[in-house]
Amino acid sequence: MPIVGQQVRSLREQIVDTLRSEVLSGVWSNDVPVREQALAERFGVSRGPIRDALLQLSREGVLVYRPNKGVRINTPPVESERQMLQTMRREMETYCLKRCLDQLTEADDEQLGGILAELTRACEREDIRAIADCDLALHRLLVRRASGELEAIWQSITSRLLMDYSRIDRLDEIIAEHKAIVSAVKQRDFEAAQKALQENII
Amino acid sequence: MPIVGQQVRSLREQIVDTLRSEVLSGVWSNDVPVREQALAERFGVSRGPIRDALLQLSREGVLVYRPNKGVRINTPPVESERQMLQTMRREMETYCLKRCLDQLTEADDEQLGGILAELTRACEREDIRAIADCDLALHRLLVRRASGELEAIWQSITSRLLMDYSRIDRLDEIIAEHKAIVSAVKQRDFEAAQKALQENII
DNA sequence: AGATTGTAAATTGTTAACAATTAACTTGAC
DNA sequence: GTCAAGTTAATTGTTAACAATTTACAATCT
Repeated sequence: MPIVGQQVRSLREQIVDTLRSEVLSGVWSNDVPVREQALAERFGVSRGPIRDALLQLSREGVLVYRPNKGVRINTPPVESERQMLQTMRREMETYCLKRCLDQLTEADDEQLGGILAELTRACEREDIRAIADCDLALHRLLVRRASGELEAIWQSITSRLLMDYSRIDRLDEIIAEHKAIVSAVKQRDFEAAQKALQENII
Repeated sequence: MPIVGQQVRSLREQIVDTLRSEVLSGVWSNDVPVREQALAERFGVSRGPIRDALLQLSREGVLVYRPNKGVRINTPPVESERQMLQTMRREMETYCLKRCLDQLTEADDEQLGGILAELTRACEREDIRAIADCDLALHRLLVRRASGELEAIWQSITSRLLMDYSRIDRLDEIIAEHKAIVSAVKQRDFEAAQKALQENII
């Protein structure tokens, strides 16, 4: 799955990406506790990198860490908190869009198109996991191109918002909205792209 | 320094707090590389917890992590990015203020007063490090009381904003602004407290 | 039976040694 | 003298063993 062009990712980052994707797409049960040893065996590494990954996902709001008791899956934010986070996400993505739009390359356009195609296929086969991955990858690309610095904050906000990904049933809307974003971005039309972004982040 | 009432903090968190405080108050030089072994000896622990702390501070934007090359002190955000982060910080703290104001206890009021007193003393002796610590502690208290979930995001935003703490020369303004915040909060006056917060976050 | 204490197993936290990678230095050719 | 390749040292990445803590379970007492 060629989501986003990427240099060498460390072991920890690979594990983080995999686990985040699984939690956000609802693969994990809330009741079953997360055990470091089990994950270590699954990924074929020792507990060290696993621990790093779990700590990072805890800072990110996907998991909750309690000293000497390991981690569990976090609960979604309350409604008022959710709205505030949405406002922040819109603010941040609007800024990133404005900042990256002129300096996007044709390679970036191609990548956006690729993600969009992948998203479409994922919707057709109703693959929740792939849909969420593509959705995130598309927005993440714009954030990265604007500022690698902001990616961590963006991810923390977005992960929390996705802790209940209830829109997943409106598959046609998801495709249409992202088509609108990619189309406007490819035309370097800031106003249209911003409008499309705002309508997507709800 | 009784900054904020706190349960047991893990080794990693203690190290993170210490290192963050030092970097943000300008104690460290940008040129000198950060070595895990040296820090481990200083804190009297092994490299494990040090590594955890450095990774967290990298996610937070205080340090920059490069695989196999360790970490270095981050550079301040560019001006436009800074403004956007300020907007997000205002949005978040306003929300937290609204959410926590009714449920603050007398103990919280006392703690706010204590931090304010400590801040005043720190300004009198022009102790940059203590000033930054108290400044953060005061805002952090309001964030925590609203939602422990948001603290990590708030810290990431605020740490980046403080990477160039250039206001540190306006000591009298710092005291006055925080007095206004604490005063309004103690009176449970949301409008006044919000106004004071907005004027402090510049 | 229900509560309580003691014991064993399981789990996380920390450490130190080892592997892999990078940086610094030396040597040699031109 | 300068550049290059090779070698050594320093540093980070990973692992496995050990320590500390928590949980689960059984035995005991009321």
